[in-house]
Amino acid sequence: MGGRTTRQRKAVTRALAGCQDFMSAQELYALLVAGDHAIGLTTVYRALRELETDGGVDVVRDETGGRLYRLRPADGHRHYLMCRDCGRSRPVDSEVVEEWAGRIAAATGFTAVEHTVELTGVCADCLARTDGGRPSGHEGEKPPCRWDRGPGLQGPVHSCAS
Amino acid sequence: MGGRTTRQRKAVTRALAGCQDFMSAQELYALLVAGDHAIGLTTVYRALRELETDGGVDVVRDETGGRLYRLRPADGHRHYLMCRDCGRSRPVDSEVVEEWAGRIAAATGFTAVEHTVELTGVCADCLARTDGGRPSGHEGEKPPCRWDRGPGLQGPVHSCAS
DNA sequence: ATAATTGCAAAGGGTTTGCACGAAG
DNA sequence: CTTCGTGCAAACCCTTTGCAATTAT
Repeated sequence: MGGRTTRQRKAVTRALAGCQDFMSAQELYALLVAGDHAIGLTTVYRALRELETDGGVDVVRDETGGRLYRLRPADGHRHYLMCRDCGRSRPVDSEVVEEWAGRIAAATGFTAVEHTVELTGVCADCLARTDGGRPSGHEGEKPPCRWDRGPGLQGPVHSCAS
Repeated sequence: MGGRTTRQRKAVTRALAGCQDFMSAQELYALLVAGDHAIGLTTVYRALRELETDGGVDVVRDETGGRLYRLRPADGHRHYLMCRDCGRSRPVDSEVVEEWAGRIAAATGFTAVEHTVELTGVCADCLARTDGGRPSGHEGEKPPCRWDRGPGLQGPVHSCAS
């Protein structure tokens, strides 16, 4: 289950630990490489899949279906509310939903019931940044602050690759 | 918004109407072609995306991230519990979750909050069919009754393509 | 020593796009 | 007529796999 402790796997976990947001395999790869960590894209994919299997990460899918990973808190899996503009995510209290899922399972006779619950929206900051909602007329131009960190990695993300 | 009423679009909607389960674009395409409806795969993709935009279908993603479509009931969107073995799905009562999502939105200052809620499990039939769970030792062989309909389309699905 | 891990390059596979033809309004 | 829709083939792009070299234990 555990597997060997390699430089690469440590780097992936460390990168994840430094990010408070969900990251794709490609993003993590870019981050690592930019941070002078020699690693192959394939290895990143494999490390993440392993982490997923071992329950080390929470996973959501982007609009395209691609997987986004975030280190799972020590106290178990969480659900998140993610900003569609900037990509920042925060865990939300989801007891109600967990219970609901349990009730459904019991009521339907289904076993091994698993649930996927994802919330997305526009955070206050992004709403403000885009002129309060709809005016100005340049809808499609919302600069995704998630990528505002830049292709080169400034801001909070810096700590990911370090 | 509506678009033109073409033979192909009618066929796609009709195929969906005949299916009680979630179907992928490829599946619908296969169904239509097998049912003697001349149509291009591309067209199926486009028709489904349009339906999705117009809110005509509910969408979930399969394990690979691919989209699965199901005609949305007239009274609004629903959430579903789907069997991981046979693929059959049933709408579940999700008021609790809708309310929860609303509360989260209010509490966090996020706007335009959208939610994705999917439940999967193993239905009673499939559980029985696979020897009650784990014995017998041939784990990986669960015959997906979803595909039991066969590559050639027997059973309830027949009505899809008709 | 020995089996797991890495990483490149190539394969894979579902979805989208370019573009000329055809059909709807 | 004029615009929108269609469908083929090619392009995309993320992800996985084959396989020889490398590394942890």
